[in-house]
Amino acid sequence: MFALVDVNNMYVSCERVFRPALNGRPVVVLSSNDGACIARSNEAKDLGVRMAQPWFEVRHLEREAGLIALSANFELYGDMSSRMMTLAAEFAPRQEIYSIDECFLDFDGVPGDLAAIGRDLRAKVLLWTGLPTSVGFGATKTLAKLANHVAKMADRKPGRYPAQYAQVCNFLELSTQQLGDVLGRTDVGDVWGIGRKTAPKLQALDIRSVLDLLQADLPTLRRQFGVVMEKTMLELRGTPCRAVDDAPTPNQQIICSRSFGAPVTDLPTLIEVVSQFATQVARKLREQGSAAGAVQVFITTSPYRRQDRQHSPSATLPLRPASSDTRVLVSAAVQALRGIFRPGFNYVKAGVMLVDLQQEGREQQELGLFESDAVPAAPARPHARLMNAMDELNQRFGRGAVTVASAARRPGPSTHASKQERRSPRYTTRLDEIAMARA
DNA sequence: TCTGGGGTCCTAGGACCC
DNA sequence: TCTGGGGTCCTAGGACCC
Repeated sequence: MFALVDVNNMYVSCERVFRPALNGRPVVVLSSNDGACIARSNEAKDLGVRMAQPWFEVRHLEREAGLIALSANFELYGDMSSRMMTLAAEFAPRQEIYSIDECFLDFDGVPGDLAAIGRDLRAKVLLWTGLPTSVGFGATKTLAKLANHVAKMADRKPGRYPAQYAQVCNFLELSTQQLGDVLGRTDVGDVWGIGRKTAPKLQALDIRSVLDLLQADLPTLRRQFGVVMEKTMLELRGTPCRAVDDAPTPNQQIICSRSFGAPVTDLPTLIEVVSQFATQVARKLREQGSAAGAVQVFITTSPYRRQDRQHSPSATLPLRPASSDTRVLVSAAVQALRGIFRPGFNYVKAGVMLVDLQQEGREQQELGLFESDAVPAAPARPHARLMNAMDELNQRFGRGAVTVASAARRPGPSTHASKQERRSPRYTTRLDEIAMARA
């Protein structure tokens, strides 16, 4: 028995908690560079705004339809997320936080009316955080996901599904006939794991609804689409292939990448940007207690600027031994950048990736033939103390309070910084931006 | 003029080994 | 002139997720 709890239109809903005037209005949240729409209210979806659609394509709706756009405020969303997750966790023995706005709950062995529990959960999260959620129940994670989708669509598009499925939908209490009816009305592309490439291929095979997929020949599809499809089909038939994972493992890679506010052509600016990105990933790396075995850097021109010559190089630099020292990571990243940079190109984006991650302190050591790895290595770690101090200072005085010199902002106006012209205050995490109640 | 960012898993193919 | 077969490991690329 699995549940999927999902915040409706998460980023927009977070903004609405603190600005109720946004309720009922078409609202989108824009990506870091105010470049594309990464969240849409139902009203914005009804206006035809697509996921990841460039802002310039829809900005005319500002005047024509009262569309409101906000810059993403991830600090706010992250904090709201952890409040919601904490509340949801109280309702089941096991929780897997799947993304910033979704968690799976494992209700195995929990007695009682699941749909009623789902409604309680939904009510509590709404009351305590102000965030509206949808809850789906099913015999597998894939079915719970699908039930959640039905709960959301039944709420949003009356008439498409029976009204009693809205907000909380429990597939486990449906008859075979009712479930068949629901799955027959649901597009195969709405299934978790079937994306934009696979859906059209399935349709070409005359598999259009989830019901069609359920009844299709498993070995044939397994041969054509691989093991992922096989698991999806088994899960749709009620055989669990994916468990709720409540002990998340550390990330295997850590990325920081961003497009610039304006094209960059010179090396010094790129060095500054890449140093800043490397500083960010280094901090995240230490947060999860890892060390990186390699640093990867990429810069890229814009494929949309057809008149520009294109250049999208990348380079990977191994680190021996693995490191979590900001200074080591920044200097490796800059060295990699110097190797790939070529003058005369309009670069619009850069990124730094840490890969080959290992647990800090367990770095692979090169041992001589007769050396023993049982020797109590535990080497003194002066760099660890320095990094610790740096992290604490930045925690207390704000990000960037202490940093390596190459990551410091150079004097003068910054042209490459991301645009963020419409960001709301970080109501819950910054004292000087806290929400005010008017007298 | 303006086009997101951060992840995971699987597969195919090459290098290498015996 | 004739030139194996089975296995592992690594990497790049693709598909997917939110």
